[in-house]
Amino acid sequence: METCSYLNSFFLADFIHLPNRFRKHAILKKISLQDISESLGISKSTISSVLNGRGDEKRVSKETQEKIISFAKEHNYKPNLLARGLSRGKSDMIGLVVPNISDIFFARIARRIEEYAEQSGYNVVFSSTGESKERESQLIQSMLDRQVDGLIIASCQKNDKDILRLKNRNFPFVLIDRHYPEINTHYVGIDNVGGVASAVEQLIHTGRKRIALVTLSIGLEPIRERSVSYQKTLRKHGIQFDKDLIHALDYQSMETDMQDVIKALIVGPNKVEGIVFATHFLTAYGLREIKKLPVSVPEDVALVSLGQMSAFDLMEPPVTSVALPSSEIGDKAVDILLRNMLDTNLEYEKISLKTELVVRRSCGNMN
Amino acid sequence: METCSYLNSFFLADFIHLPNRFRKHAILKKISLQDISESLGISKSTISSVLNGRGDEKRVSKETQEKIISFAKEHNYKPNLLARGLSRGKSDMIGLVVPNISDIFFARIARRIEEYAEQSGYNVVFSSTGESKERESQLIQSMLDRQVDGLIIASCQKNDKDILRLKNRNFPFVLIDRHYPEINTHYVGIDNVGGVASAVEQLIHTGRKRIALVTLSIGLEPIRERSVSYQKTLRKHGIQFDKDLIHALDYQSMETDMQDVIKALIVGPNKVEGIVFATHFLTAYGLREIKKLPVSVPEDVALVSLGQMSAFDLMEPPVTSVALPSSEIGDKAVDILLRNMLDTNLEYEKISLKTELVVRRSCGNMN
DNA sequence: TTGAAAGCGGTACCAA
DNA sequence: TTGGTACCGCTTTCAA
Repeated sequence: METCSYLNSFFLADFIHLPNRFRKHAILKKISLQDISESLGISKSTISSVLNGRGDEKRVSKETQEKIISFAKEHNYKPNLLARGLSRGKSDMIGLVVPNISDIFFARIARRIEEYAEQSGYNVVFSSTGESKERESQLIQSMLDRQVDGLIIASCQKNDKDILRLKNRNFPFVLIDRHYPEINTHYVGIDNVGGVASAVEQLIHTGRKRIALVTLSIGLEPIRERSVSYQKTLRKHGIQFDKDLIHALDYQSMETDMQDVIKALIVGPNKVEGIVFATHFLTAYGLREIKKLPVSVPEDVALVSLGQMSAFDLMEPPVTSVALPSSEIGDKAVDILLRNMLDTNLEYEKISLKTELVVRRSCGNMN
Repeated sequence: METCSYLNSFFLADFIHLPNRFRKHAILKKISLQDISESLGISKSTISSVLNGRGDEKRVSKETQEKIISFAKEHNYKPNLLARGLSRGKSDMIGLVVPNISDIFFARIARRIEEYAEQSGYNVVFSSTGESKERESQLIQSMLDRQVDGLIIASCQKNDKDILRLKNRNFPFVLIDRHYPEINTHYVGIDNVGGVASAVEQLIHTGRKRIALVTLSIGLEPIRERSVSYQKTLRKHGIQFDKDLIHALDYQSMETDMQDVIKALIVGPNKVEGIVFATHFLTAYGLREIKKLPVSVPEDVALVSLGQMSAFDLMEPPVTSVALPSSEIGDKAVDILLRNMLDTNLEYEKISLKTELVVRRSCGNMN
C-alpha cells in the first residue's frame, strides 16, 4: 500500500491514502486495523492484541510489537469505539437521566459522575426528563438502544414500569435522590428525615412553635419523607401538628402559586413563626415573595431551606439551609454502578448520605 | 424458530428464546434483525427497510410489512444503535465539551442543547475540562473515537491544535462562548463589548467615575474583550483609564485572592466608586468579601456583574447584572451544528448574542 | 416484491 | 509466534 507524502504533516497524520478499491467519496480516511494490517502485512488479530496491550500475553515478538506500535502512533490510529462496542458487547458509556441538568443539584451530581466515570474509561450521555414519566421512559429506552453499560437515574417516580424492567433484566443501574420504596434496587440518596429534623429543630431551638412547611405536591419519595419528618419532629417536641401549615405546591405552577402561600403564612390571623422550604428553589421563590411584604426575617418569620444554593450566604437575610451532599451522591452512585457492571448480582446497596445544617441569620433569634 | 410461552408476559416480551446454536451465557437475549428474519422467514434486508419506514418505497407488500411490524412490536424489537452507527458511519450522538458542567452558565446551555438535539434524534455526551488544555484535548479525542457526529465546544482557548485539526478535517463543530480569533469557525457567543459597555455606563450614569474591573488572568477571548470594552467605555465618557483599577485574578486561586483585591479597592486612599465583575462567580466571591468590610453598597461602592445567577435579586443588595442569554447559546449552537452536519461546507457562522442589563440596587444612586 | 451478500471496524477463538 | 475466520447487528446495493 502506498502512503501519501504528507504522512508526517501534522494535520494529515491520522489519515491515509487508501488503495482504490477502498475509496468512497473521500480520498482521505481515518485508518483502520484493516489498513494497518495491509500496510504491514500483519494480521488484524495480532495487531488488535498488541494495540490492546496484550502483545506479551499473546507472545508476539518484541520486533513485531514495536513495528505495530510505531506504525499506529505515526499514523495516529484510533480504534472506532462503535465497532469495538459492537464486538465486545459493551459500549463503555453510562447514561445519566435526571429531571433537569441545569438544576444546580443535579448539575453538581453530573459533574462528579462524569469525572469519576471518565477515570474508569466511561463517557456519560445525559438527558433531562422534566419530571415527565413519558420522557423518562423514552430517554431510558434510548440509552438502552445506545447500549449504555449502566444507568444512573433520578426518576420521576411514576415510572416503576421501566425501573422494574431494568431490575428484572438484571441491567446495572443505580437510582439517585429518588427511589421506589416498593422496589429493591441500588440507591443513593440523602437522609431527608434527619435533614428536615435538623431544620425544624433549629427553628424550635430558636423559639418558634408555629412552623410551616412549604413543599411540592409532586409524588416523590424524598418529598414525602420530608413531610413526614416535619410532622414527626414537631410532635416529638410537643408541638401540635396543624395540617393547614403544610402547603404543597404544584411543580408546574409553584412560582406563581407561591405568592398566595406566603401571604397566607405571613399576614393574617394564622401567621407562622417559621417556615421550612422543602427544596432550594422553593426557598428562592418564597424569599422573593416574602421580600415584597412588610415583614422582617427572622424577627417576624424565620426560614430554613432544605437544599442549598451557592449564594445563600449572600442573601438578605443569609439563609439557613440544610446542605445536601450532591457531589458525594455522584461519587457513590458511580462507585456502586461500576461494581454492579462487573457483578450483575451485586447485592443491592442503599446509601443515605448525611446532610449538614448551615446556620445563618434567616433563623436567628427573635427580637 | 420456537418462541417461548412467556412472550406476552410484560417483562420478557423483549427477550426471545434462541436456538441452541445462538445461546451464549444467557438463555434470554434481546432480539435482533436476524432473529426476526429467522422467525418470519423474511430476509434481514426487507425487515430493515420496513422497520425504517422505507417499506413502501421498497415496494414491500402491505401484508409483509404488516407481519414484520406487528412481530417487531410484539417482541419489542429495538435496533442496536452501535451496530447501526457502525454500519451507517454515523452515531447520532453529539459531544459537548465545556469547562464545567456544574457552572450554571454551562448547565443552562447544556440543558438546551440536550433538549434541542434530542428532538432531532441525537443524544449528547458531555465532559468537563476544568479549563485544562490537556483534558480538553483528551476529551475531544475520546468523543471523536466515539464517532460523535458533531461537537459543541467551549474551549479553554489554549487548544488551537485540536480546533485547527477539526477544522481541517471538515469535522462539524461549533465553538461556544470562547472562540479563537485567528481561526475561522462557527461560533456562538455573546456581545461582551456591548455587555460591558452597558455595565460601565450604568455606573457612570449613576454618578461613578472611579470604576474598577475585577476579572480573570486566564487567556480567554471573552475576558479580553470585556477588559478592552471596559477601557474603551471609560475613555468614551472622558474618564481617564487607570490600569491599577484592573485586577485580574488567577482562576485557580481567585476565591482566596479576592480578599486582598476587594480591600485594595474599597478601603485606603485609592478606593473606587464602582466595580464591574467580569463573571457571575467573581461577583459572588467579591460580594462575600465586601460584606466583611464596613462599607455599604451602593452608597460607598456600586457593583455590576457580567453574567447572572438565579438569586441576584435576593441578595443584599440586589445585584445589578448583565444577563447572558445562555439558553439561546445552546439553541443557536445546535441549530448551526445540525446544518453543519448536513452540509460539511456550510459557510462559517458567527453569532454574537445580545446581553440585557438588569438594574438593581447594587448600582443605585449614591446618597 | 424480496433476498443474498458484502461491508462497517473491531474482537476473540482456534488452528497453524 | 502469528494468522484465519467467524461474528457483533445493522445497512445498502444489486440481483433475482
